[in-house]
Amino acid sequence: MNKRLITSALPYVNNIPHLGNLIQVLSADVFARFCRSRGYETLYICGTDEYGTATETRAHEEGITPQELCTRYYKIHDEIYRWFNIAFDHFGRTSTPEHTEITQGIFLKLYENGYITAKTIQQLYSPASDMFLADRYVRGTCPHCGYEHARGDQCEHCGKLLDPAELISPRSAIDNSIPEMRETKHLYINLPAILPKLQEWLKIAAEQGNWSRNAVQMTYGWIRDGLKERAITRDLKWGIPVPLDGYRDKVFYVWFDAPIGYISITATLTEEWERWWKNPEEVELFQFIGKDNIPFHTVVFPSSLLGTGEPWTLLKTMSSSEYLNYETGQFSKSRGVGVFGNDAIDTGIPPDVWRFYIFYNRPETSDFTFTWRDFQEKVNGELIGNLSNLVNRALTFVCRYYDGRVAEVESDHEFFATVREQEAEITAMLEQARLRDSFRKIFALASYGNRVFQNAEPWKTRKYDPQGTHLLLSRLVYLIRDLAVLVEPFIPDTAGRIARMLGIEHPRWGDLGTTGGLGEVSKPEILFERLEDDLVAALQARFSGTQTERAERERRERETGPAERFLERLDLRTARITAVRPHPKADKLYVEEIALGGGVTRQIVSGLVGHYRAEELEGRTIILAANLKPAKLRGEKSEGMLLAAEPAAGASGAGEPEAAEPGAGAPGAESPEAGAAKRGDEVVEVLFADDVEPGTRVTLADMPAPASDPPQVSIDEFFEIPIEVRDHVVQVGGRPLQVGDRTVTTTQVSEGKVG
RNA sequence: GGUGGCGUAGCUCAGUCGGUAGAGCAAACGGCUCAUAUCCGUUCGGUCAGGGGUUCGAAUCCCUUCGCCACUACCA
Repeated sequence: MNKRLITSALPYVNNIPHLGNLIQVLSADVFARFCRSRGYETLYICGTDEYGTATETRAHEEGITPQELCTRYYKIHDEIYRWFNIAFDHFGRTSTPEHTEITQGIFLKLYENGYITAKTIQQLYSPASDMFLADRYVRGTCPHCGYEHARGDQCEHCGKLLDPAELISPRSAIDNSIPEMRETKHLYINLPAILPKLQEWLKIAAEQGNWSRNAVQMTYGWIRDGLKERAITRDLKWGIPVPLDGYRDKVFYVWFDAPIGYISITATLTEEWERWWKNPEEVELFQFIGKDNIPFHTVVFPSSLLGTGEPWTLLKTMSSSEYLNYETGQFSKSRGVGVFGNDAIDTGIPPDVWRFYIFYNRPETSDFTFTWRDFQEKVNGELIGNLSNLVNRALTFVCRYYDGRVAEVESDHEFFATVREQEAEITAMLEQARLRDSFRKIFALASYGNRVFQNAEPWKTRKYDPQGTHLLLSRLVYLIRDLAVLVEPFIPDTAGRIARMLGIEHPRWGDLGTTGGLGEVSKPEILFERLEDDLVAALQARFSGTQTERAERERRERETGPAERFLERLDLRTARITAVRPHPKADKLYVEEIALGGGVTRQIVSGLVGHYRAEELEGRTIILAANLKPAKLRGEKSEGMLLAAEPAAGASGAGEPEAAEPGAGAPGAESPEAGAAKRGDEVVEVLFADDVEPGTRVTLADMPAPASDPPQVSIDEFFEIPIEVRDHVVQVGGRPLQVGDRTVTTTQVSEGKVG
C-alpha cells in the first residue's frame, strides 16, 4: 500500500461554493500535500458534477446550452480553488467522453449481473421534441388565476399547486408543442440484491477506515431502515445516454453517474487510470466529504462498484466533516447568508489566513460556528501572536546579533527530544486524517518555541554568553524549519516564505527533527497583517445583509404581540365540508371538498382518519386556515388546513371523555358546536362552527377587524403564531377567537393547542 | 410523527475502553522588552441541560423529560 488516491466530493457545478463547501476540498488538499511530503505516490482528484435537471433548466432559462453553462461555472470553481491554492492533480468535470464510457461500462456490468430492474410509470410526453417532460417543463394557463405561463408543478403567479394535466392549453416549455400523457419505463438499481456484498465490505472498511461515529451510524441506519431499489434513469437530454435498447432516449440520473466522476476524471488525466481504480492491492482510497453525502459514499457508490463483480479500489478512509455555520445560522446559498469563495477573495485577506482559520476550527466531530470576531481572535492570537511571532523574533535576533548565521547544534539536545516527540504525534494524527487536532498541535509546538525563547531570555544572555545564546537561537531556527514542513500542507504559501527566509527549498517531511543543512538566514519579513477592529467590523457589516434583516424582523415581532400578528398574517375562515373521501394513497388522510361561500370551493387534505368517520364530517362547518400556501400531500393537493385542537401534554381532555362537560365554564359555550374523537390516547378535536355562514372571517375579541386579506403564509409561519386552548376557549395572545358573534370553544380539549 | 445528532467554563470547542472534568479565547493579576501592543506565568471560572437507573465508580452505558439542529414523512 504505497499509493494514495484522494478525492473530495464533486461540487455541483451550478453553485458558487461558500466556506462550508470549501472545507472538503481544502481538507483533501491538506491530506494530499501531507502524503506527497511524506513520499507516498499520491493522486488528488476532484471536479465539477455537471449533469442533471438543475443545469438543464437553468441553461434553458438563460438560452444557452447546458455545456456552455457548465463551462462558465466550471471556470468560476476552478478560479476559486486556484486562489485557495488547492493542489489538485486534476480538477476535471463530468461532461466528458471518458465519463460516458466508464459510466456506461459500469451500468452494463450491473445489467449483465442482474442488478438492474425496470418499472413503468406515467409521465407527460412531447411528440414534437420526442421526449418526456418533467412537470416543471410543462407550461400553460393556470385554471385558478388565469396566469398564462404557469408551470406544471405549481403556478408561480397564484402559488397554487397544479397537476400538469390541469393546465389549460398545456405547452411544452422546451418546444412549445402540446404534450400528451404516456407511459414510460425506468431502470432501477437493485440495492437490496447487492446488500450481502456491501455488508461484507462494510464490516472491514468501517473499522479499518477510521470512519466517524456519525458516518457509521448513518450508514447502518440506512441499511437497517431497508434499502430500496433506486431509479437510475431520467427522461432528460443533459446526461449520459443509457446504452440499452428501449432506453436509448434516456439518461442516467445524476446521483448514479456523479461518484463515477472520481474515476472518469482520473481517466481524463491518465490512460493508466486503472492502475489507481482497479488496484485494491496497492492503492488506498481516501475520500473527503460532507456529512450530507455519507450514504452515497458508503452505500450507493460502493454498491454500484461491487455489483459489477470487478476488482475496484473501494473506499478505505473516509473523512466526513460536519457543518460550518455562519454567525447566527447556517450558510445558505438561497438566502445569500455567509461568505462565498468570491467574497473571500474580495476581502483582500490572503488565502493562507482563510486556510488557517478553516483548519484550526475544522468541524470534525461537531458543527462549528464561524464568527468574524472569532476569526479575528484566532488569526491575531495564534497565527500571528504565536507562529509568526516565533519566526519573527528568532530570525530577527539571529540576523541582528549573529549576522544571520546558524550555528551547528547538538542533535541530541533535550530540546530536540521534545520536538521530535511532538512531531511524531503530529505525524500519527495526520496519518489518520485528524487535521484539526494535528494543526492545533503544530501551534502548540510553536508555543513551546516561544516558551523556550522567553525562559532563556536571550536578550540578556547574549551580553555575557554570546555562544550559548547563539546555540539556543539556532536550535529555534531548526524548530522553525520543522514548523515550515509541518505547516506546509495547511498553509503552503507561508511555508514557502519561511523556507525562503531560511535559505532552503522544499523541505520535506523527512527533514523533521534533523539538524544540519541550514547556513544563513535572511532578515525576516512580516508574514501576516493583523486584522484590525475596524476592518473586521466592516466585513461583518458587509457580509451580514440577510442577518440584519432577520434581526430587524425579530425585533419587530417582539414589539407586536401574537394577537396583532395573528390578525396581520392569518386568514381564518369558516368553510362547509361538502364531500369527504379517503385519500387514495394514504390511510391516515381524508381528502375533503369544502365550500367557502360565494360559490368558491377548494380541496383540502386532513389527517383525521381514525379520529373522525367521514359521515361525522360531511355537511359540517369547520374553521379553515385559508391563506396557507398550497401543498401536495401524497399527491393530493391541499389548499388550506382545517383547525383542530389537541390537548397539551399532561393536560386532561384525553382519558376521561365523560368528565368533559360541553363548554364547561366557557362563555358562549352553546354556540359553535364542537365534537371530538379519540384514537388510543390521542385526542384530536376539530373546531366546528356549524351555525355560522361559510366564508366568515375569524376575528379576535376586543380587537379591530383586520383591514385587508393577508398574503399566503407557509405552514411554518402559520405555526409561529400560537393558537391555544385555555379552559375550553380558543385564543391567541389571551384574546378569544370569535366568528360571527360567537366565541370559538372546545368540548373535549380543555387545555391545549390548535394546529 | 419517524430517524440521526447535539446540549460540557462568559464564548468557541475537546474529552479515547466508565476511573478525581480539559484547551484556547475572554476576565483579573504579575513578569519580560527580542518580537506585528507581540511573549511568559498565576488566578478566576462547571450540579457536564433536568430527573431516574446500572456500577465500587457515569460527561461517558440504559430509561425519561426539556431545548436545539439536520434529514425525512401518510403533520397541515
